[in-house]
Amino acid sequence: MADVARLAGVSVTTVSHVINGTRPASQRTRDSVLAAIERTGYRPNTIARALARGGTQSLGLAISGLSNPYFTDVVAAIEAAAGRAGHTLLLGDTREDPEHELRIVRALAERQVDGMLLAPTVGALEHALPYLESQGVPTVLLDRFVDVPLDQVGCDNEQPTARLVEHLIDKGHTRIAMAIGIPGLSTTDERVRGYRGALERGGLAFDPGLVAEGHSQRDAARDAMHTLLELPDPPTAVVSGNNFMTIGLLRAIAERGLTVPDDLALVAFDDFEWADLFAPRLTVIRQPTTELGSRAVELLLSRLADPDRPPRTERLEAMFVHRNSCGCTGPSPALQLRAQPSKA
Amino acid sequence: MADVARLAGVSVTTVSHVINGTRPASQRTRDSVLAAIERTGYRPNTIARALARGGTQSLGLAISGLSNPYFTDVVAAIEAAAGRAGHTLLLGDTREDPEHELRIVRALAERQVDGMLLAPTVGALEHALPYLESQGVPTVLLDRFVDVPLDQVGCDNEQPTARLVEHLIDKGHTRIAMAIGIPGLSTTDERVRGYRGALERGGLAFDPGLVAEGHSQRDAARDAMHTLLELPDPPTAVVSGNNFMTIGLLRAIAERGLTVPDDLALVAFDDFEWADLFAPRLTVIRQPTTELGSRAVELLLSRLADPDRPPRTERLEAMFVHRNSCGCTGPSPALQLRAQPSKA
DNA sequence: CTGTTAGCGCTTTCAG
DNA sequence: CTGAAAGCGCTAACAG
Repeated sequence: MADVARLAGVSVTTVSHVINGTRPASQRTRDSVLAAIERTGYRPNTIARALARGGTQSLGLAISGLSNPYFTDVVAAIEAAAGRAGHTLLLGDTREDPEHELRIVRALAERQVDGMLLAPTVGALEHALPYLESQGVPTVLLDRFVDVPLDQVGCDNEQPTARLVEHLIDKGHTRIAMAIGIPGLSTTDERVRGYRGALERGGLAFDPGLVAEGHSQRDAARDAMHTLLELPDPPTAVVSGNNFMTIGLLRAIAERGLTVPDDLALVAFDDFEWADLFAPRLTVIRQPTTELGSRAVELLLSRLADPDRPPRTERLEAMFVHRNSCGCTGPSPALQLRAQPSKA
Repeated sequence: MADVARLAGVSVTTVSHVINGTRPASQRTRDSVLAAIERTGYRPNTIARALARGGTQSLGLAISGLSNPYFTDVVAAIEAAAGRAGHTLLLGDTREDPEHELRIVRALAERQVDGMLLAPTVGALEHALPYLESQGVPTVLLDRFVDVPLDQVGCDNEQPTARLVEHLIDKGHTRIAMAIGIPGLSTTDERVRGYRGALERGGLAFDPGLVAEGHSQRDAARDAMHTLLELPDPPTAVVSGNNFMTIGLLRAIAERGLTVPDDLALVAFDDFEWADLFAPRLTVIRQPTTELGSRAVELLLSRLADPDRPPRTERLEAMFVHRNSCGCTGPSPALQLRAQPSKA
């Protein structure tokens, strides 16, 4: 920058100002500065600027399972929204482990992110959250809700899950199992509540023996499903608590030579981009991933703009996507697909 | 930090040194500094440290299609490898557009990343690459190869694609179509070369009419497949150039009421985590995504350690995964799945 | 074993 | 309309 100033025959102050357009300068000086920048190949040092200004124009994102297609979409949306607002993303994976989450969150905070987007783990209340609070880092929670006065955005879980279960009840099922996620996560708890509520309203008793502890993971769900299928009176239908577990359940079912939906109906939380190419096509709840990501960023930006506004909690609506794994013979793939023409 | 020093009754120098363990200090001072840090809730300012040290301990990653499951795995691997080495990731999406790629790369460079990981777009040679070169940013290229003296790591494309095609030829197919990706990308070109080579060796003429320009995209592939299927003499087999296009091809096929592999055989580049749950189970080439990501990071770290070592180009091997969409009746899902027991 | 001090590259008062 | 100079929070000679 000193080079530029020298070459343009002005002070660094002026260079700074023309770069940032932060105060008027004569046409001539502006031109010569710009020219000098060009000639020197000058690249502004964001790090130094951040130090001087006390703001980095970057946001931290701490999330679990970067390879979860659900979160992938969310991350993409966040990256886009952040980019639009001139912010960069710093990324960390919590590994769904409170200790590691704290490490990640701390690393991001020490890199002076202006704000933090966090999909809190079960232990966040004891680790990451107190840290963020003590450090005064503007934070918005994502996907999972926690009982703290912070901005939060996630999807509705209870009602959509109930909807899934009700559909199975309507079709005459009475032994309906559920693969549940990590206990303690609001998403898990709410989905379980939706499941139990629907059973109750349908006049069916809740049977703990029909709950498969899938821990949101593929292989755990698969193992649990095997156990369920070995029951003397196995379930005739199963609802999956998330996409990973859906894979596990399908595996277990296939491994026993059973077929969905003939031998067992299956409905699931989380859509796949190719859920309609599976055999059978999956009936699922689709979460508004893109909206979730962009709303989270909007919330964070608005908090940065106004640190004192009261925290907001937003609940996004999920969508029931009716296909065939529930046992219904829906529209043929061809018809359904034609109904949503390509963008190209 | 001044606070800490005051509270501990030492100089900031000492504080700095005990934090970084960069020079010996007496047990007593060390303890009191640590205690002071604890009491003040002091959080080191990485930004300031970076400015003083001239290094940020962060790496830039510019890649296209963050939501592409293939890249997702790569990103996850990179994040892990970078984290292990104490680096954070700054993330940007090139959108497969050279202009945007330059913007992203510039943003990352201005944030003083220590090095850059880049999956170059077709226009990188005219935009991003010259910029990186002029700014002297240590860079490793990822996934796609470009003819420049930089570290590069990607997969073998030609031979695996040929393998796919040969398999179809072995099964008696003579009208074999291919959905190809973005022209100009080394991955696309190499896969096309593999396709043509295999045809030739199999005594089949290359027919440009059987090439579907899928541009690596789902919907373009779908449209192109429809066109192909309307041919008077349509293909009896198709090879997909990447995962997105596979989805598009399958859609088009389903939309015409055709079945894989009975009406049409399909083999594809890129595996899916649930490719064996599709109907039919997909015969694919699986790329070593995790290895790709970690090798890329290793290359970059080694370049940072030794800026003058000659550039290296590494080619990773891909794997032929034989399932049923090619028309073979492989092992039953149950058998195959049991053969690879869960980690749990 | 510890402290003083001069920067890192930029922004931003405060004075012209 | 423009400059001088004081920091932002930390590191690393250099000196003791």
